[in-house]
Amino acid sequence: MSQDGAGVDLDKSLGYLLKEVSSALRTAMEEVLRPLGMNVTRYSCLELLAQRPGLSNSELARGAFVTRQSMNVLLQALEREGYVTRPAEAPVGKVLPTRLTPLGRQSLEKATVAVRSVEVRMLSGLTETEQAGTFRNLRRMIDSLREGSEGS
Amino acid sequence: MSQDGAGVDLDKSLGYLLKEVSSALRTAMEEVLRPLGMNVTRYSCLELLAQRPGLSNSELARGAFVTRQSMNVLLQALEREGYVTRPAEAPVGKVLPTRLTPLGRQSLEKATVAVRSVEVRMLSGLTETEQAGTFRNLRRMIDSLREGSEGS
DNA sequence: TGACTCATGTCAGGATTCTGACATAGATTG
DNA sequence: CAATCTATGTCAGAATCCTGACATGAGTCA
Repeated sequence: MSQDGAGVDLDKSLGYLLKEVSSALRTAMEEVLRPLGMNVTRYSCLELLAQRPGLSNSELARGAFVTRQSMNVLLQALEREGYVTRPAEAPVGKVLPTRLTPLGRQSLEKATVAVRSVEVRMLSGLTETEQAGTFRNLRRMIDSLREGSEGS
Repeated sequence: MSQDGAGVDLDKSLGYLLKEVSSALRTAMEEVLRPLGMNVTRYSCLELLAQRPGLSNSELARGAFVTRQSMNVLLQALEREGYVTRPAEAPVGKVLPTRLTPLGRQSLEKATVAVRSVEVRMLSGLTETEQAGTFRNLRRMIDSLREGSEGS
């Protein structure tokens, strides 16, 4: 049924290909994360906290590409399960700095191994130079997209 | 608050960058599509039908990276609004081949212009050679990811 | 021919996410 | 110092999407 006969235009669209890669990567990550009782958003949140301790809810949301509201319910779950801690009262302003607990750090380690294996597999067909070039080009694309629609 | 001081590891992850580009691209597309009363999934569906007329619900779902169920409700809406047509009964098997109406084709044309402008902007900082190289590398990544987790 | 497998369309239910809105704290500006 | 603006955390509601399940039709194979 899936005859990719005529070379259609979508096959030449970088935007479509980007979505394809992103989708495949997410699927692969979910697969290796599921046995660990984790998903991509959870992992992203933990990884962000490991690299930048004390991040606020809003900052975590931006880093994981979800809304503040969604990240908040995730953080409540992570806090309830003992993976992260937040002070009961904001030390300054309304920002509640979040930190990983030893349990959270331990859980993240396993997940990081799994995720890294996926990324290694994804890049297995590319040389170091090709990886660097792709990285640079993707970064340029982001910059071009952002400068086009500056909100304020 | 957003001090990107220490060069953290996420800044070097191609997977994270991929998600960043994909997110920025989707946001940009939604922005230019909204004034036309359309969204990315709708556009993807119409574009797929323009390039491969007669596609089934399941095939459209795979092409737009959603489930059959989600695509079905979208198709019902598109059919109700007169953008696509489906035979009342399946000519063969259970597959209902979907086709664009003149109205659907007309609506797609405007959307295509808008979307293409976004893609052009995204690629404005890259030479033809760099675009081709990125395309080739992304395709390799997909292949590597897929061969890792072959279902059956 | 009959059993088996696979894919499709569809229904119901639940889970997840987002949009909209509010009060509050800090920064900015006159 | 007072007014304004921006950003944060949070609440409620709605919209979206997915998971699970079912019956049906086509292809395969003994």
